Amino acid sequence: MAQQNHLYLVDGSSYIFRAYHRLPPLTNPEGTPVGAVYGYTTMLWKLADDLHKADGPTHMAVILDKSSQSFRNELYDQYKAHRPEPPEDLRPQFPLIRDATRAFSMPCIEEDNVEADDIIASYAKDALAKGWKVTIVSSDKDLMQLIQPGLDMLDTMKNARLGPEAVMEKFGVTPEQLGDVLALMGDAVDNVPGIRGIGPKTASKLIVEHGDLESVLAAAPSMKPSKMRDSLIEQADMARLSKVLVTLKDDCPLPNELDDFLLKDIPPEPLAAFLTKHGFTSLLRKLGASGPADAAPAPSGAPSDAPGSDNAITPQPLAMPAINLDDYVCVQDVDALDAWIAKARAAGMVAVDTETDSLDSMQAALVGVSLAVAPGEACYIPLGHGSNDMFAEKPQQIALGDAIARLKPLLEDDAVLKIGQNLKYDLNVLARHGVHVSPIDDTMVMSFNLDAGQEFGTGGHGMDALADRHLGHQCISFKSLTGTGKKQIGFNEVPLADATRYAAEDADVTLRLWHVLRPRLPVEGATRIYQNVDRPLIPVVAGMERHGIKVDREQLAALSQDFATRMAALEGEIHELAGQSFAIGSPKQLGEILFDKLGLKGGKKGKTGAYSTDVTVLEKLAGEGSEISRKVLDWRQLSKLKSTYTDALQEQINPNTGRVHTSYSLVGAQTGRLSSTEPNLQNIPIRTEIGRQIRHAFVAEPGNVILAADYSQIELRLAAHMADVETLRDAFAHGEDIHNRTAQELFGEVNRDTRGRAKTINFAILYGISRWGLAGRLEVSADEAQAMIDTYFQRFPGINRYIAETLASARECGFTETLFGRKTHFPRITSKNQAERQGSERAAINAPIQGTSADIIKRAMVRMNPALEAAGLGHVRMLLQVHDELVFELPEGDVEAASAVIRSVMENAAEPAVTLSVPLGVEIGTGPSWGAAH
DNA sequence: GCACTCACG
DNA sequence: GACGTACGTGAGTGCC
Repeated sequence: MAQQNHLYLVDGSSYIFRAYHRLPPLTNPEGTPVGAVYGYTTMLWKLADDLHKADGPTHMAVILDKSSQSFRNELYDQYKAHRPEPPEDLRPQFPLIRDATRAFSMPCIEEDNVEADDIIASYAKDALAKGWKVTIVSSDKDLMQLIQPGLDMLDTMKNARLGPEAVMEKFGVTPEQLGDVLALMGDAVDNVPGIRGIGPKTASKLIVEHGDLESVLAAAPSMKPSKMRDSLIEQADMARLSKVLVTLKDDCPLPNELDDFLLKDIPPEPLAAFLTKHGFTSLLRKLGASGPADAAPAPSGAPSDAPGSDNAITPQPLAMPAINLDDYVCVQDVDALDAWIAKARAAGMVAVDTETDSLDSMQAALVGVSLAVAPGEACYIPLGHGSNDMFAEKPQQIALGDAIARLKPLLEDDAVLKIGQNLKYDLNVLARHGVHVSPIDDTMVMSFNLDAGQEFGTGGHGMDALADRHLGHQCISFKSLTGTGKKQIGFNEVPLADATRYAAEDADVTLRLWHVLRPRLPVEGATRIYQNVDRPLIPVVAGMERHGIKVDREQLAALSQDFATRMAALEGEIHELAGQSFAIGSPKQLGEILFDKLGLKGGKKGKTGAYSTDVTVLEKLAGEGSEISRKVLDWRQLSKLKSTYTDALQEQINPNTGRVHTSYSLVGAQTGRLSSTEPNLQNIPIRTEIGRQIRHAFVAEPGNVILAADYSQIELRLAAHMADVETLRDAFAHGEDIHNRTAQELFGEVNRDTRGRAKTINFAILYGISRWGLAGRLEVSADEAQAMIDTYFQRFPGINRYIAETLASARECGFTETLFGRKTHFPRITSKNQAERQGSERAAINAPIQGTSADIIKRAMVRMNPALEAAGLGHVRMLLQVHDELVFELPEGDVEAASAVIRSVMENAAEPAVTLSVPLGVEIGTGPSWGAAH
């Protein structure tokens, strides 16, 4: 039986614009920009992949816009009149789209005086009349009018098929009614007028209510008096004109027969030549392995960029059996264990999870290991179970050493992928038993690379949330086994039957999550950041955590003592001034003392109605001569330093290693930064002299020194590059003080005051400026702040454009991207709530800059140990990361050699994926302590 | 568990 | 006309 013909019509012109905004500015070996061409090429590849598949294309053609002139211009001379010129680095890519299409040996259709949309509509009509199926590859809303039985749309970027329900979801109407909605709302980009004051929501409401455009216009006079009613009456003809403009013309003369579009196997030679010419090496390799028409799905992402490499394994779509806890096996002898290890080797992949008696991977004792070799096929290997009652009988289990000896070759086998959820934890536990797990995949990090910023019902990238979100499965809760509070028991005390169900479920769920998340990476453009940055970072960060940093306990204790004495003295003086005793640490009591009892001026704030007593308020009062406010400020500083640092850090010293081991979260900060907990070593004081003493307690071992390497002004440099601000780029290229230069540009003179203001404004720009916010910081009026912002935009014109483009793209796509392809989602950027929306806008302006900076230092971290080893400096240890700073410990004699390597790795960390137009500066200092190294 | 405050980049 | 104002974090304290 002959297969039904299925015609794919690719809307090439609209795709290239979207690809341009989503992909990094790649250039080919000749220096021509090809980022959008690359995106276009991967899209064609993906489409060609579906040839021979059920419901895949049998016929395919690419339709391009040849000219912007059409019958619509004769009807309405303003049509598409205000289209901005395409960006400079996009224009040379248009002709390359044709080359790319020809490289795939596919037809490329373009006609004078006809728009691509009309050609698409005409071919679609022709094909449907012949009983073919049609898929339009586009996400253009005008084309959605064509959706009907037998015709759907495909959004390759979101990998979504769009049918009538997509129109209903977006516009609330059927595809047949969509033209009427578009006619009412108009289109700013194409300059279709519509009716002023009517947007998508109102337009769709009117059409749903009245059925079609003419009925709406006819009903207008009888509507209740309003601005909208008047507009409908006055501008009825504009709406009718708009209807004609948005209606697709489906009877254009067609240059080809449908049969010309038959899709054959793609000859490799022209394609190879094209890929070579433009340096698309990763696709070229895929082509070498197998042609696109019969290959496995090709991962998208940039041309090859060390470090990192693809997995050998690509998951196939999998029908997964339902989760059944009774299927899990408890492995209690070595023969059974060997059988599971053999299964894992045969599968080439295994999900691994360790069970321990503590959340602290540096102190946790291994209690058991679970493995999953296929969805539904999982086991638990108890290793440390047994009641704390030493006389009670312990369950039968394999001796820990025997199990480790058997598992180690599997866990270190290059040919078997180990999959984990937050694998960094397990890496640390197993490393303490001499096992160095590799290669790895981590479902938590995958989820973060795909969905950072996305708001789901249950937040986060933890396993329970992911299982619920992607598998619709509720995991057994840890607490239901161990209880909570005083009665909580260790996992080693949980009965084996329960422990098996819980632990094996974790491994099973992890493996299932991998089957859901792993295929999304290439489709959603997350492969680059995952494979080149975040995945290789996992073992690096694990190593830093295990190594820890030495802290001088006596020094901290002495500081605590000193702080306590000074606080006691201040406390007495404060109570004296207040005329009574009270808890200085209670903002509520302090506010009442200051404002009610002593009658100082200041306002209520916050929803609780309590007085604000934060540092800005107290500084102001102190400036006005309030002695008690000054003393409270001093007391607060000491209190903070003592409780958060000098006391708490002593308790964090690991009794076995004598060092402090922080835990970094790779998924903690939406922008891609790391975060640090237990203890947080990313907020150790430095800004005040008294706080800086705490840094002096972070010391090197005898004979060693601490080396601190900081990126200098990295975010401003990245802003200068990303917004393409020539003045700022020049200043960085010439090593100028950037705040001085800004002060010169803004105020015409450089002194302490103008430099300070310039610095504030520079940061304000990075954070998404508002005149109110800047006014507050600079203590000027909003109008004056606005004037400074205007001057800034005028002197640094690229900034304005960067902000506008970033926001436009964030609104359209729902996310922002860093130079290295890291996405952060901003679902609230279209919120109706102004404060919420504006908050998202500021965050969206900041995220690409902060995130790119995070990408760069992460790339440096991944390369650091291999580079040091290659230089014979394998004993240099990277200990800490503080966003733009790396801290090392090394023998005194190696400082010079190590500094050169560290500087080079950090300064060149963006290459070769991205070439920055500003140099990255790195400042290095050394000393016996972290404090001394600055 | 939340609000407030404050340490860092 | 009111809203609520710089981005990203984690931890300790008071209080309900």
